[in-house]
Amino acid sequence: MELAKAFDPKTAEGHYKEWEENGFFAPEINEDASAPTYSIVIPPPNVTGSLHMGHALQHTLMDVLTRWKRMQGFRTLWLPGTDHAGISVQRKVVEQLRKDEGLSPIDIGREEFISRAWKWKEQYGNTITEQMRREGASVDWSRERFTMDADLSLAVRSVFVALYEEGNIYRGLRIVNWCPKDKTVLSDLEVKEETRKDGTLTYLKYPVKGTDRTVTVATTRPETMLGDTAVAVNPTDERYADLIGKTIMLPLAGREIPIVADEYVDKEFGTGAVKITPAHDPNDYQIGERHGLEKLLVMDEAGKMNAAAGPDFEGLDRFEAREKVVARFEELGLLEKVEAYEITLPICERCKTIVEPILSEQWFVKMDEMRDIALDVMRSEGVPHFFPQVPHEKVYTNWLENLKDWTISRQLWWGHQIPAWYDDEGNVYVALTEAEAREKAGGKQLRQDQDVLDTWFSSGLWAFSTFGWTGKGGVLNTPDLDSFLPTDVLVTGRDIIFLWVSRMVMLTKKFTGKIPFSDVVVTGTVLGKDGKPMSKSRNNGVDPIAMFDKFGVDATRIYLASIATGADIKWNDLLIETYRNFANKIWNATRFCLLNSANALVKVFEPAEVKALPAADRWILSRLSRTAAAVNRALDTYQYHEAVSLLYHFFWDDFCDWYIELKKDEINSGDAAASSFILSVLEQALRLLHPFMPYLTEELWQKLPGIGSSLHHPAYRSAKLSIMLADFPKGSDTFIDDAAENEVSAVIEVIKKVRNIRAEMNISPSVRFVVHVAGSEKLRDVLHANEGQILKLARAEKVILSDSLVVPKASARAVLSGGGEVAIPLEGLIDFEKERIRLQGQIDKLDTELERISGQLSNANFVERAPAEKVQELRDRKDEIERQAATLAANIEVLN
RNA sequence: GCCGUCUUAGCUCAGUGGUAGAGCACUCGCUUCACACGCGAUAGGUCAGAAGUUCAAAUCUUCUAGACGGCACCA
Repeated sequence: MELAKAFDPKTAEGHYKEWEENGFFAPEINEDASAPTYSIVIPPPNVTGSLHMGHALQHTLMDVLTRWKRMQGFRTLWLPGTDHAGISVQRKVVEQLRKDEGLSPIDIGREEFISRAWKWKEQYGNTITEQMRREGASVDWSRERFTMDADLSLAVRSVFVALYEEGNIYRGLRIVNWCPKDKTVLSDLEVKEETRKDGTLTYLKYPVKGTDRTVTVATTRPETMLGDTAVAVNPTDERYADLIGKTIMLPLAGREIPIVADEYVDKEFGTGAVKITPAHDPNDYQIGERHGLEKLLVMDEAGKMNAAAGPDFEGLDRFEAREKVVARFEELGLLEKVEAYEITLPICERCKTIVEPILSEQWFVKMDEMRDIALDVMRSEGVPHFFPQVPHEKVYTNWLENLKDWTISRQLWWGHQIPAWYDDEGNVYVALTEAEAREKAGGKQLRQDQDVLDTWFSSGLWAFSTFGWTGKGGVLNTPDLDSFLPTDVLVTGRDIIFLWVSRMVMLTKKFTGKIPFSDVVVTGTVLGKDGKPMSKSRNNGVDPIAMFDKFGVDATRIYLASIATGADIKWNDLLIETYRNFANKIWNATRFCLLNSANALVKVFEPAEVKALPAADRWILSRLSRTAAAVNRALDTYQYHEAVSLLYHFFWDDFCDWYIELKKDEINSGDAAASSFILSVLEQALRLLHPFMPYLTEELWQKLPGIGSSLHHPAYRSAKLSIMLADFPKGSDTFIDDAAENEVSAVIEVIKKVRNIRAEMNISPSVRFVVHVAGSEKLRDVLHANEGQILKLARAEKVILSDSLVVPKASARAVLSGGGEVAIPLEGLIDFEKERIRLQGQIDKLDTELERISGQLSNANFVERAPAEKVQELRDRKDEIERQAATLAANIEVLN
């Protein structure tokens, strides 16, 4: 069989369809009933989304783990699905409605709007799941879930009802983060900050009633003065002591408001007097509560001033109102000054609108018990165990310790409508269904709460609702729940540790008694070339699909795994090229192995047979075994980059650069035994590479002669042939062979020394020369056994072995590390001056090292206190350096 | 303000007490019959700076500078 000259990723990527159709991704493919399970639930991507680099990275890491464990014979499940993404979908549908029909959601009504949203989801919501197929994600599509599936919705209502009934969910009037554009409340975590240097601090003078004095207050939001219901000063502030208890005639509003004393006020900041707007500021709200102040709301849900702001301002946008308030104060002579002020504004994470703190009645989850659950799990079980542990564990626990209640209602239509109903008197009935609620209400006419729940509320149940749990009165246990919860690991980004990870821990533990997962792998952020997070506004994004097209899925995947250290990483196309080249290298190495393989077959290595093989064969098998063991160890601790590096260097350096080259003549001569052996090594290497490069390895593996289900893990013996189901090499000690490794190292060293001389002496590769090697009998035996390889790889004419060198003066020389010398007679080719410089350069290098080592060894403290082993190591090294340097010096003498 | 991370070769990054590493880029050489997405050979770092602990520090401690992240505050 002959392969094309270069690897074509497109062809290989066709394997996905076979895998999916053959059911390889489902845990049921595993026939071993007693096999241990391994499960991962995907962080459900937003249905409105399309694949970005962060997904590609995380999916790669999850797929590597899933494929690795599947090959190890675990009953493996990676469960896929998507998240209904309340605000995002709502916005898309609103926009579509406006553009296509010129209608607003109100025009068509809630029911119709939701039906449009479902249609939107059906039509566009599968973008990302299709892209995941391209990625090669081995997820079990038969278990795909959506956060608004019927049973997942039932789970949401069950949890809501249960938490309400035990008092962990309550409804209350609080200052919340309000987005006037989305017209909904946001949780603290959905609000980001933006620092503006062009902010202002406006100083307003408030007349004190019954005097001709004014009190100056400073504010960044002058329009809120229309809702002021007090001015506060510090009780110990002498400047204002006589004003406490007096009142202010509030300009523009014409209301009379009190001057109160409160410890909260910082005497040093601003003027020391603070305007108090309890309905529009969280701190003012607290002060208002303490002093029994009125809470006057002066804005509506769109951020426009309402009737309470007075006829002059009603209907104005908050920013227009701001200008107008300042202008009026100026007209009245009550504007003291406006100064430039650097201000930090709260911003809606999604739409970047400035968030308005506003008094509003919302639903909250009480966090006391939830926090304790999460902290207990961390303290008693160390769960979740973060990778990397530093700094995530500390940040996570710090955050939990300072947790505030979670606002869960959202003023949207798309999502899980809150299962709470009201009667005409405003009594609330919380139940799973309207029928149950009505029953509780004694048959009264009820109206359901119009709000929906925060999307993260349903995502918080993802680890167990996806396995069929629907709650008390429904399904509390399923075979999947038994088998797959707790899941083994969660792979996710740093940005949703609080938003999602913490809530899954709390809710899963509370409702199932189990932890959702033991390990959490936190990936770094893939940054753009400019070192900033990828974003549309910065236009520094890189589309993973474009990378798949340009370099192939396999190259992109293994590249992403190679950078998965947990640290942020700057994107660089050139580095994927490394792995595109690697893929091609693997392709061509396989191509070579197959070229003359007429009678060869892949086989399993028998220790007894291996013992009788030449050193080179035992060496590559030893290297393979070490690599396999190290790859398993690396993956055990999520050291993906380490695993990639091990595989890359094994394949390229050991297998291609040395093993293939050492065996080339034998293989090319059609030696079936040699061919079988190299194919068998290659076959195992492909298996090791499979989790990282699934398509390429499948494509090549299928072409190897002699592969059969015997290579499958026993749990998959009757399945259709696929490398996906092959046994992942463990790397047993049986084939570790130090003697073979030493022998081959000696051969390699000689070849490298000769090549170095050729290159440094500018001798053309076409020139063949005699190579003399002097050394121990053992060394000579080893070199003799590999004479053909040395001739070929060093491009030598002849190798002459002896116990001491007898060569002409006109020779280039080198020393070997284990004792021994190399010399190449170069009559007419050698430039003595150049050779002297070359040798002297080597001596200089040795001298630098010798100096350092001698210094250490002459330090009595070191010799006394360092471990004897270390001291001996250095002494040996010193002897070796001295021997080499002496030999080189003698070589220079010869030239003179 | 509090907590934390990072600073290593031209670039992008590995490396948690014992001889500084990789890929790419650079330099030199090669149509060597798997691969020029290749082969061979070099060159290139006082590991941000300072002090300390230690026989020994890129690695541990403290400080400084710069970059960044989270949280809090923000009249």
